[in-house]
Amino acid sequence: MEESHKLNHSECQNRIRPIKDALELLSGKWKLPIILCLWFGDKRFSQVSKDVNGITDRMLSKELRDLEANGLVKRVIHDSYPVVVEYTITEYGKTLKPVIDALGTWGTEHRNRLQNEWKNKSTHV
Amino acid sequence: MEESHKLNHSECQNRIRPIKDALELLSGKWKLPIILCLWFGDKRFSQVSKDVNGITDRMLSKELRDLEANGLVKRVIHDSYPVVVEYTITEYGKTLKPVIDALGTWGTEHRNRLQNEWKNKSTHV
DNA sequence: CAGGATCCTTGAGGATACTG
DNA sequence: CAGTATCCTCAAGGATCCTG
Repeated sequence: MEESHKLNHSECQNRIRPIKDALELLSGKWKLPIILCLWFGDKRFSQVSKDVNGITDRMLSKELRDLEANGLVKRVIHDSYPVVVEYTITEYGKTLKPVIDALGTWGTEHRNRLQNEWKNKSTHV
Repeated sequence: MEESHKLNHSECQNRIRPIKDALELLSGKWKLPIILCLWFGDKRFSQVSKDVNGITDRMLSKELRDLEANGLVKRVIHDSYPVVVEYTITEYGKTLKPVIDALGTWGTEHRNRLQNEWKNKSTHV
């Protein structure tokens, strides 16, 4: 019994560690939405700002720098005139696809579930 | 061009919304680690506290209540003597499997990537 | 053992204004 | 347009003590 507890415990640790690692990088309201938004094509600051609804310039600026520092997003300066700055998702950023897909699917189902809940509630009243 | 931007914009919104929904529920340092830890079997408060490393009693208590309120985790009171309280993951909680798997896999690869980075760095010195 | 109560710190995030 | 600077708020989270 002691043994099985210990095994369970270390197995837990091993599985939880990578989750914590990922969370450390991706947690917060904006990182994943920003990345997902860039999935639909390279975008300029103002366009990302529109597409990721509700984010402030300050947060967007900060999060983009963060994501760039972690190699998930790249800042590209086109030396045209006028100068155009675009953000693009990196190959490494694209490895997040399974995460985003899974989260998106679950989020959709969760939303449906909530809607059914208050639908039933109002029916039962 | 205007049209394609608009299409892209609304498509973005549609994909981002569920992600935000999911994040609202799951974000923070502890929710997913706790859920994952319960995957390995029903556990008592103190055991979760040990398995999810670094969490304080206060946070664990709060997060468990949160998760229970959202139907992801269930609190089970065995009326034995002495009374035993156990936490168990619900069927709904189990629907998070793809999310946890994806995040775990990515986290593992991310950690490997970081290790290779400083390995190369020290080699090149 | 299983937490609740209380107090405190810190950082995420928001609002507004400003600049090259 | 693409941000930075400043100031502010609030909630996440931590530390400590206490109880049935």
